[in-house]
Amino acid sequence: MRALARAAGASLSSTSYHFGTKEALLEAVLRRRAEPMNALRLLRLDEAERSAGDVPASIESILDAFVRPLFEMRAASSARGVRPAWVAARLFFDSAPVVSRMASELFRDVDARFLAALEHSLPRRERREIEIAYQLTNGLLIHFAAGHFLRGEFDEERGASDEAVLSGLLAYAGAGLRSLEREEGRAR
Amino acid sequence: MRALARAAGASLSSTSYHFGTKEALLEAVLRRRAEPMNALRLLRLDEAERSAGDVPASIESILDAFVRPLFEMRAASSARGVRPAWVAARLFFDSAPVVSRMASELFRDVDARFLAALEHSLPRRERREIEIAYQLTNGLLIHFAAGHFLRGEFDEERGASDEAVLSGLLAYAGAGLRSLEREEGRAR
DNA sequence: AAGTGGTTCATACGTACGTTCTAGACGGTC
DNA sequence: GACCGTCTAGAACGTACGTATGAACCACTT
Repeated sequence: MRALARAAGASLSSTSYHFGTKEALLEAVLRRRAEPMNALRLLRLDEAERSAGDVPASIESILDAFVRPLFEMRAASSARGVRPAWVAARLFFDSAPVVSRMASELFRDVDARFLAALEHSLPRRERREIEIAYQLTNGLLIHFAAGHFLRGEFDEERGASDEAVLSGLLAYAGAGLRSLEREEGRAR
Repeated sequence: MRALARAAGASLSSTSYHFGTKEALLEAVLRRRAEPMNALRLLRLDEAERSAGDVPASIESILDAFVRPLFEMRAASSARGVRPAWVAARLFFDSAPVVSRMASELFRDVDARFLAALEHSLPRRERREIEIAYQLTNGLLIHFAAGHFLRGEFDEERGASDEAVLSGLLAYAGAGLRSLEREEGRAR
């Protein structure tokens, strides 16, 4: 809290005044980033489904709606020298009940909407399998958000790297999700 | 440190005596889990390459050698009520330099060996693309190790769930890696 | 029996942290 | 010009943490 106050050019007590507790400040920070991103995701998913017409949206378009907003917001804030996604990724792995409660609340709508879209596009598969694949895609995204690519090696050429990683991630996750529609039975 | 000492039935000072600092204890814990797992991974990769004969090992067999040891060790320690992989996953997202230094040291050999194997099996692709796909696979595994499946919903039926997640993960990552050999150019 | 090296323990120390308290500064309204 | 809600600043409090210290203990040798 002292470091945050100092970085904000304010005094330590101001944090208590404006946010109350450290936990509330954390929630405000996460909310400020997660809510616009998730709103953008839902918007893009709506567009994808609308432009698909009567047939279900393609896996690729659903995936794009899910993934691209994070990259865009990351690029925007990264230009200002901030990396909020890192904090989010870090917190995803926190065991504190308050964090998991916040995560499940912040992402409830997105989870539900995208799971429904995937279920619609993959009518052959069971709900459970789709949930697993969805969570795996989330894992890819979190891993990227944490900047965890070859243990910091990419850090200096981040601008170019983000593009390569985005296309790599889209290809990887697209194939991963598409694997659900190709096989008949459960994977070996 | 106090909580660890209490859980171990020892006194606080014993931790200092045996490990020195907290950091050294952390390193010992991680090393104890990571080194056997990585040794097993390398062994399995050797077997896969040996049984493949003259042609490169298949993507699936490389992936299996990479993924399955974590599941096996996780299942073994999970039966005793321990979840060391959770700690590892948590630490992967820590920014402390000591943690990233340890991670890069503990996984250097495995990274090098598996990247070489993938490069051998995917001669068409550039090194960079393979590195990205490898890191994405790592992300999937870390995400799983953290037990992050639908935000705790799977926790009660872990035994059955691990099987489903393992097969889902193998299918997903297998397709993701295989996508590198199907396309000619870079992904859209 | 005394000594010795290795090990355990209770306690203390210094520091860092989140929060609280109290006084004061600023800007608008009567 | 006094009044008041909003906001900020500095200092203090209580607690938790990692580590250091010194005394006790135990098995074993001589």
